[in-house]
Amino acid sequence: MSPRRVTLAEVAERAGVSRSTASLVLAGRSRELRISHSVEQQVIAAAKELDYRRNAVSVGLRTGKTRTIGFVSDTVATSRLAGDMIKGAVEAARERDLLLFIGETEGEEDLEVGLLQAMHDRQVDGIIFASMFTRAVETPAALTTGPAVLLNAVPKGQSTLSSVVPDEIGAGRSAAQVLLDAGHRDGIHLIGVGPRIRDVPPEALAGVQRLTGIHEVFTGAGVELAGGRICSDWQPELGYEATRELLRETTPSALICLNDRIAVGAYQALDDFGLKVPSDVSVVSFDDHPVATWIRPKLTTIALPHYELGRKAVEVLLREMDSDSEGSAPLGETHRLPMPVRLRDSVAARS
Amino acid sequence: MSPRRVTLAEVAERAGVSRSTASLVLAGRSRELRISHSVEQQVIAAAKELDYRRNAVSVGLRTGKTRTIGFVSDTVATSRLAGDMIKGAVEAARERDLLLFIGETEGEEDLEVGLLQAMHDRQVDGIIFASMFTRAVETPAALTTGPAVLLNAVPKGQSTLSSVVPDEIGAGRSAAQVLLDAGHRDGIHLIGVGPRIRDVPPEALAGVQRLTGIHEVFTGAGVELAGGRICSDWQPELGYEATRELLRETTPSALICLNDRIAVGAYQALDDFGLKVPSDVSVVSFDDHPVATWIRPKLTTIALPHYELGRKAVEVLLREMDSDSEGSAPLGETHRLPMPVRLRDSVAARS
DNA sequence: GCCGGTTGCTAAATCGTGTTAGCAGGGCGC
DNA sequence: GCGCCCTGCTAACACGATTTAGCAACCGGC
Repeated sequence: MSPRRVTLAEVAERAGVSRSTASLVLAGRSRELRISHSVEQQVIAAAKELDYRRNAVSVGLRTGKTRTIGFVSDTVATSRLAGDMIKGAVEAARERDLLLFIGETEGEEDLEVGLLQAMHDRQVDGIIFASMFTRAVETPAALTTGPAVLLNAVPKGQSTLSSVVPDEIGAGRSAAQVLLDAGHRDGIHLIGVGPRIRDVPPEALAGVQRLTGIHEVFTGAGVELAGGRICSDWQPELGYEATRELLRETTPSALICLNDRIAVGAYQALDDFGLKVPSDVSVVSFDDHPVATWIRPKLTTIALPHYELGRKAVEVLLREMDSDSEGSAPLGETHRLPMPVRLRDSVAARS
Repeated sequence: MSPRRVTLAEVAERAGVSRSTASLVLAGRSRELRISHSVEQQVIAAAKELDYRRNAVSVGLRTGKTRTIGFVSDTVATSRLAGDMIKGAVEAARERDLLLFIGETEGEEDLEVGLLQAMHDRQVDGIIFASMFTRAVETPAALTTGPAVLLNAVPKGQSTLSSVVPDEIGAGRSAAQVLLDAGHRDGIHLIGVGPRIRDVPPEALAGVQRLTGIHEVFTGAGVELAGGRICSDWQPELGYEATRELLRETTPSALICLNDRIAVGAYQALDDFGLKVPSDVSVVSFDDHPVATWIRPKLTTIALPHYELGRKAVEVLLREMDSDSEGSAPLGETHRLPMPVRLRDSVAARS
């Protein structure tokens, strides 16, 4: 059924030259190898007439370069997150004529191993190993055999892998600063993590880092957090419960929710108690999930730059690939991307 | 840096046989070609000791089969939709030892052409051409040269391509039936599309089909729709506006929102008018977006089976690939997947 | 007339595998 | 002793490109 592809041999024949010559011309090495102008034009014309395209599989076998990279993540479906990260990676890849393989491990070790093998079997030029929430990961052995980059994850223990992560500490600083700028100094409560750093499970890297940034800024301003409530899972339901418990005891001046889903629950709890956002209580949050603009008032939040993370990962991977092909060692740098503030309507000035 | 992969030649040498023999054994053709048991065991042992894995690129070149499929969509990031569809496809592919290339066209023709070329250059075994919202698409010429399946889209004009789509008409029927079962017969309004089929822009295939199903059931039950309001875009804001306009004129008994985002807006408008869901007004919707369980009361909605759509697309594509390799014509069937009802708390019984 | 250098191209090997035709050797029948 | 069949394996080509070494022809100088 498929009308067999045109091969280099056919182009060469039509142009009346050898395959070698045709290959050289099409690789742009005519000058270098002193191919005459007329022959060059004939080859180019023949290729155009036959609508010739290189067979990438063959080139891959011969050169070892497939212009293909693997994108492995623990899951591709949780939240919108994945979509934008993949989108960023896919677009950055396409601009460089690379194609992306994608796969997911669901956090299972054997799937991970199998997937990385399947990709190496197909001779990918490099691998992006992504996590859907920021965390420290055990680096799979299969990643050390070629260029690789960690995305939204940092290596557990020492490692020569480069990684790309959002600047969560900076995000914490921004959130605190937003409240400070609006004049809030008292009655500021956290929803999602305890008020002290040791009240956060350390696996939730984003949590401790955001909290670190928050503390940093408040301490610098002489402001003390009024309290904080842990949520075992950062879902609306848990945010709702945690906020209700808080409101039964006191009426806060401002809430810092550890993500937008928690904030959705917090809005509902505030509504239950007849409190208005932002006139009674201000709310800041993290992530910039689409829902942040759907709720009323629109939520001020510190955005996870998913799209940029995806793009950056392929850029860093390309640098690793270059350094690999030059025989030099992996770069092993950590790239932190800023998390931009989305100022909306959930924070009011306090006199 | 990469410790060069073990090749078949090395396995053969270690086992003391020719490459041909090693190849045959590892392909499981020992019986067929009368390879002695002892030789067979030696080869297998050698392969295991060296941790040999076939080079998929080489196999691809030799056999023309790369165990790779392309997933091309107009966009991979809009809504959670894409994530689940891709997840379904990725998992179904992995179970069959296939890897997925992904790419997005952003609806631009030249990107689409380039992407399909890039995939064909890499000798993909087949292509899934996905749309992120159900619609009729012009079939790209590049899809007719090999096995391909349309996902969430139907071919414009006649075509031999198979397609996989959600059963939107059935979804419309389900939504109507949910209200009928709860005793609603009067004051039922639509938010998102006009009450009559001709009040829907035909590009919005989901809209006309959902409405078709709704009409079918209501007509069969002798029930007439009280009205409907078009939303130019199915977003919360537009749903909010449309619902407010409606509420200024009348108080409905039930709302059928054309998707969950519109329903979010409708909830807000109802709240503005002091109307309670579901005691004052019942609400049914479509899609089962995550937000449906975040709002209060939880939304009864007819779910888009994204994950299953992705899986099904791979299954159908595999059948097309089989029929292609047998030299028979493409199957050209349309597969409609049921959209399940998620009964939650937004519909109350009317006496 | 010989040597050396340039110009312009090609033959042939290579990447790692799949596959087909065929070879060597042994056993058997007559 | 010859022919034939079977068993068990291998040689050799193919897939579609890249790349290196080298060949033929011409030119110029002495």
